[in-house]
Amino acid sequence: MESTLTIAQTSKKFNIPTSTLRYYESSGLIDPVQKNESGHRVYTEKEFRRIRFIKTLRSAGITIEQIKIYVDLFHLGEHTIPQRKQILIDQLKILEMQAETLQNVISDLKDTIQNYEDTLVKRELEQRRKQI
Amino acid sequence: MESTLTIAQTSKKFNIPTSTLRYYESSGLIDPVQKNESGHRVYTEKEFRRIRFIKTLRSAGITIEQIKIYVDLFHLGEHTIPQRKQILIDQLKILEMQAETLQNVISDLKDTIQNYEDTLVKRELEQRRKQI
DNA sequence: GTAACACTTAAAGTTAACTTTAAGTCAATA
DNA sequence: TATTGACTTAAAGTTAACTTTAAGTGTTAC
Repeated sequence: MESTLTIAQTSKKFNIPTSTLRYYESSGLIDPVQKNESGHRVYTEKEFRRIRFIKTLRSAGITIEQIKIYVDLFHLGEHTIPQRKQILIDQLKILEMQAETLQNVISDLKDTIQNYEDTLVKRELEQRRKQI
Repeated sequence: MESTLTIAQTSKKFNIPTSTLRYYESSGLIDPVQKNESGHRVYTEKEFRRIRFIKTLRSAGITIEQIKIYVDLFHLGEHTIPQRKQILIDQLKILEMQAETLQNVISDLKDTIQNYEDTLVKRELEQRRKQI
């Protein structure tokens, strides 16, 4: 019942290049993946969970190095839960600040766009006035 | 009444290294800055506005290249306002997607932290039970 | 006059996160 | 049996955004 995938299939499933999957493994974000008789990697649910986790964190810009620190603690066992929790709390704070920054830039940008819009509308009106 | 600053003072004011200010100029994000008799750059309100603009966009991760495209259109004059507006609208869309992604990661992270918290509390309770 | 200081330029170096290349292994297929 | 396709590794290359270095100029302080 355990469904396993090749590196190519895993690559498709997550839309991550095979080279990147190998790179994540060689960087220690993904534990050494089991190989079949031909020496090819066999990806299982365990890897899928890890890849999902990495993808989530990377999508928020969390660095490979930070993810590595977390994964290393994970390997050290249950007693590292307080540290892992702290890392996530720290990252969370950073992300919340980033979200705020992003919201500010979004507001700024909306204002600037609105100014341009006003300019264009004004210009349009002047054009029409001239045509009468 | 026009207050001007040296590169070192401008660097302090915006908390951007002097090397980065020169780099922005050489990349065309900042127009060639006027030099005084000794050949030193003299920063004025015009530059401050531009630096503020760049800092805002960079803080949201907008690339130097994208900012350059915008600045180049700016130089081409008023008739590029529709294109400039479109660039900002496109960037805005990207940022809004990023903000959404970020919010999802934040939620995910909060869940994971809560799980850890639950584990820790449970552990604590077990400890107490054993002590009775 | 010479040392210190604040700048200048051009070019080389750095870092993160990949990506590409080169050379080789293995199993199935013509 | 030879070619094809899917993989393997190790190492080199790429890109963005800086940062550092090296060599030089001009003004002020001793």
